[in-house]
This record gives sequence, structure tokens and C-alpha cells, in this order.
Amino acid sequence: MPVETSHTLAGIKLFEALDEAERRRLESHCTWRRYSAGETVLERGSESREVLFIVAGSVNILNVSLAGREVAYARLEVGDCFGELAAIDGQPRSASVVAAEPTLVAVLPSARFIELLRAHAEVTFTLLRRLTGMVRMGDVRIMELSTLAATQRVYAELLRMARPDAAVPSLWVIHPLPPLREIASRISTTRETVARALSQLYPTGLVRRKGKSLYIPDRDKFEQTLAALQREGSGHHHV
Amino acid sequence: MPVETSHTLAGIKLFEALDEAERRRLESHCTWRRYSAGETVLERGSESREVLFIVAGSVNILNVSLAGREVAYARLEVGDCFGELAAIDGQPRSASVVAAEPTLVAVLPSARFIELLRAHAEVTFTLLRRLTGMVRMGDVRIMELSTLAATQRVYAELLRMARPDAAVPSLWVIHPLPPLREIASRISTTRETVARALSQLYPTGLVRRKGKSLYIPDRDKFEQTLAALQREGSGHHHV
DNA sequence: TACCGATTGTGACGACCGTCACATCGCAAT
DNA sequence: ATTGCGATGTGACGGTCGTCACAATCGGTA
Repeated sequence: MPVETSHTLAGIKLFEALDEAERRRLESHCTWRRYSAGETVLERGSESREVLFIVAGSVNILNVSLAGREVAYARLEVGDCFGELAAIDGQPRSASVVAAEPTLVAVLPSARFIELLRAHAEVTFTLLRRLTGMVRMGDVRIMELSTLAATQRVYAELLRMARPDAAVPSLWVIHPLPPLREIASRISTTRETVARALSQLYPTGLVRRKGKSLYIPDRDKFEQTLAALQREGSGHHHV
Repeated sequence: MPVETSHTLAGIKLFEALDEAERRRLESHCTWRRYSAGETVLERGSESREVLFIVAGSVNILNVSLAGREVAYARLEVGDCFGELAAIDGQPRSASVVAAEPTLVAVLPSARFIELLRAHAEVTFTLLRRLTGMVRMGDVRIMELSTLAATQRVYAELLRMARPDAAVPSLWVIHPLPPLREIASRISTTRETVARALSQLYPTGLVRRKGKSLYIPDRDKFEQTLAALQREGSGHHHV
């Protein structure tokens, strides 16, 4: 998608608090790299420490197990940053990053990054909030993996992906619905299980599918159904 | 255990960089609370924002699902702090905290905490490193839950708990071995599964049990066996 | 020593879901 | 239209492991 994009840090959320001059200074310290869809940006375990910013495109944060199973942690878009962990604690990369589409990233050496944090408390606080968000998301994911059966995780993920419809805000939509295998890797199951979960759902009328869109006509009802399933968890089956 | 403990922040890791005077000032802003074993210190979802420091004793960070299943996130000891997440991002408590033994905590209002961060970059950086550690631990836990079968998670957890023996450093020990139900809740399985995993392990000689101690005579061999199991994961069974 | 609760070991059973296999279906390019 | 490839729906099968039940063991205490 991004063909000709300017090399600017203007859209980076972490730098919103910086003034123009400071941003320019940072830009001059960056190197810039382009990746095409599917290319690996960062390899888990590698020893680099730079911090990267997405100027155009998007990336997936993921890992693969020894057995070859793929686990997705997050999808980052324009304005996001990644690679801060290694810059902060000096440890090897904790996950791999691959471009999801043609992507342009700005690369800032870790020393510059630390320097920036020292000089600008606002940036540091933004970063702190970002990290707390990551911890919280990880916690709910652990909770889900520990207490929800695969089918229920599918429902929970659908709820997370849904956005209110532009025209009718009471109608929630997932558009475009990503390939089922991608949903599956986000919640650690298989595309077959996701497909089966959806198949069970259609007859209930809780979701409706039209092309690449999935509609949730009554979000409240959907949530209640899910909560009921979770309560009943005790009694038989599953962890 | 702690009967008479002084109300001091001297042992708190986060404040190591502070000088005596500053520490004293902080102490004067704290309130102090005692909990007996099993008491709830913090409730998930509650709206308080204070930051707490363990002066004596220890606590468990955990959550229970709607179905009543208990998920343990971490065990914190003297010198640790908790409650920073809510103080930083203003969101409700992400997890519950219960005292594991008689415990004394210092309670710092969130405004004071933020003030402290603004004034002392060293403390802020220590906190940043702490948060990155939490993110990384969460990531490996997600990875384990997603790719390892319950039995393998038991082995992995044993490896994590083991410490080199004081006398013979090549010999690794877990002492005291906690109740199996506690191990189970850390890796999201049941005490029965943990018991069975151990039973399978004894005949192999990879671990030996003597009273409340579990010995791992050859850690390398243990690790290799585990890695082999993980590789073979593909082919049949499991997520 | 006898008793009690907490912890541990183990058997049986069955549900869930990962794996494999195959049939459709949509869509793009030729 | 035809071909081809990716994405999807579904059936069958079998292993893992959660659940329940009960026995055995271990401490600590009366």
C-alpha cells in the first residue's frame, strides 16, 4: 500500500508530546528500512537493541514454538513502536516481528532512545503507560488460556475484534474478517476449531456473516451468552 | 513469622537508588497495614490506586475465573512492590493480591508515587526495567500455555523452581516443595496432573524426592529430555 | 499411640479438541 | 469458461487431561 511515504516521525504516538524541533532532531538520528509483506523485521533471541517505529504499514509480533506452532502476540499499526523491551533491559529480543504488508520503519539506536527518555519525562510516562497496557493484556490472555475452553476463546476474540458499525452504532461489525487461521493463532487454537465455533454460532442468530463482514446484531446478548458459558465451566470438562 | 518489624522502606528494591533523607520523606507519606496469612490485600477490579511495598512477609498475585478456577501470576517477597499498574494508568486493579503469610505492607498514595517518579529518574528507570520483566514473563507464560501440554508445563515449572544445592552446586534442588495444588495453579492445570507427571518422572531417575525436597541430579539431561518432548509436539496431539 | 486434617497417589471415565482428510467455495489470472 | 490456489466447512478418530472417587501417607497434636 505505502508507495511513497515521507521519512517523518510526525505520526508516532510515543512522540506526541515532543515539539517539532525535537522531533526533527530525532529523525536525524534514525535510519529507515523498508520491508515487504512477510519479511522478518526482528528475530527472537537476536542481540540488537534498537527501537523501531512504524511509519507506514503494519507488523505482527509473534513467536514459533520448537514444534513449529505459531503464537501471535499483537498486531502493530502506523504510529506504534516496538523493540523497547530490549532497549530498556538489555536482554535479547523476546519475540519475532514480521511485516504484515509493505512497511516502512524508523530505527533509533538504543542509546539515543534512553537519552530521549532522560530528557523528556512526558515520553517516559507515555512509555510507562504503554508497558502497563502490555502487562494487562498479557494477564487477560493468560487468564483466558487458563480458564476458557477453545470455543469460548473464539467468542471472546470475536467480541474484541468487533467495532460499532459506522451507520448503526448498536450494530457491531468485524470487517474485514481476517483469515480464520490468523484468529486461531491469536487465541492458540486451530482454524478448524474457529470454523466449528462459527458454525455453531450462525444458527443461534448471535452473529451473521455477509462476505468479508461478520455482524453481531446484539452485543449484550452475545456477552451474556459467553458469560453464562464461563460460569457453567465448573462441573465437567476442561481446565 | 514477622512479629516485630520496623516500619522502614530500607529494603525496598525500587528505592535502592534513593538516599537516606529521601527515603525517610517517603516513609512519612506511607500508611502501614498488617495482614495475616490468607487475607486479601487487593481485590481485582477495585478502584484504589495506591502503590504497596512488602516490608515483611510475602503475597500471591492471582485471579479467579467466573467458574472459580484460580490462576496464579506471581509470588512477591520482601522488598517487592505491587499496585503500580493502577497508579500509572489509572485503571482498576488488574488482579487480586492475598497475603501468603503474616505480612506488613507500606502504602503510598498514587499522587506521591507519580511525584516520586518525576523527581527521580533512577527510580523511574528501575520501574521501567521491572515492567519489561513482567511483560517478558507474561510472554513466556503465554507461549507455554499455547504450545506445551500440561505434563510438559510441569517439567518446565520444576526447572524454574530449582536452585543449585548449597553444598553441591551441580545438584539442583527444590526446597521446600510447595503443595502440588500450588504448582498446578501456577501452570494452569490440576494437582492430579502434577502428581502424575512426577510419578512418571521418578522411574526415569531424572528427579528424586526426599521429604520436602525434590532433587534434580542432572539438570542438563532434564532440559534435553524436555526439549525433545517439545520438538516431537508436532505429529499428534495437543495445541 | 491414636487421631485428625492436609497432602498425595492412582484408577476409571468421558469430553474436548487437535489432527488428518476431503469436499466446497470464492476469486484472480489466463 | 477454465484452471488453480487459498480459504472454508465438516466428518472421523484418538489422545490428553479434567473430573470424580477413594486409598494411602504424612505431620502434628492430644
